[in-house]
Amino acid sequence: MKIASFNINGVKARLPALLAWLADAKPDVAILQEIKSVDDGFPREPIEDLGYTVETHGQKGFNGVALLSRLPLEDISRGLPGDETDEQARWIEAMVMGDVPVRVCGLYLPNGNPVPGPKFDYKLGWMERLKARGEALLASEEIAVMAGDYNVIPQAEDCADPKAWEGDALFRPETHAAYRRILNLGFTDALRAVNGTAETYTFWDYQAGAWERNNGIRIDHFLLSPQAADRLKACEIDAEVRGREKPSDHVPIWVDLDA
DNA sequence: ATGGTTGTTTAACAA
Repeated sequence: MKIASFNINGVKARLPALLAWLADAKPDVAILQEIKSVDDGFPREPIEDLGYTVETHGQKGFNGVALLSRLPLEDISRGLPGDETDEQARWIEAMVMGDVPVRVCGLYLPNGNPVPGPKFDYKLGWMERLKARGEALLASEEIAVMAGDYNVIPQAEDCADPKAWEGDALFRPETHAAYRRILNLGFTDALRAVNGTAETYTFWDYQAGAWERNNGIRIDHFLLSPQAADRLKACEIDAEVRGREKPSDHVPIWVDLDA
């Protein structure tokens, strides 16, 4: 089962690029972030025409996540548990019914800048709730993945210029500690499991020629439960997508599971 | 070098 994650930075602006990538990469499941659309505004039909079921959790203007699947979905749920007052659309999950059922969770973790301030507090609170959801998933012993735009640069080797990120919400010590607490529950960072510490990024800013200079960061991650990690066959980043016409500032990352 | 770009929505905000 090939599962991909792609922060598309606006589904309306990205639709041609999204359709071209789907037709080319052919993931069984695609998790999208930053659809920046309400559910009713999401262009379902051209995606359904490629054979995908479409489930969205949208919001006006910003945020918004979606699940696209060529396999049946069950037990779909929207919104990260743990705070009834949280209005932001950053989480969608479902059971993907392939030969073996796989729990797929798509997430768009808050950016958190500027630091300090309410946005950083919201980020850290959201990460605590993510940890709680992760604990429950591990207790279920399901084949489970939590994937998406984490807005976390895990370590210095995950960015081209670590000095430039000092103090940023994506690289703060508090952010690193919260991310490690989640990993240390027993999740596997799929990309690092297959390629060690090789330099590899998932985001290049639109500004200052970041792509041309390979001034990137690795912030889109697949975290796997032990049952999913045991079935990991491949994890790759489709970096060349960043060089295409009218690209997102993120590129797709995907895993292939023996499932 | 304290800039620069893009998307959503129309003056900012978010990233």
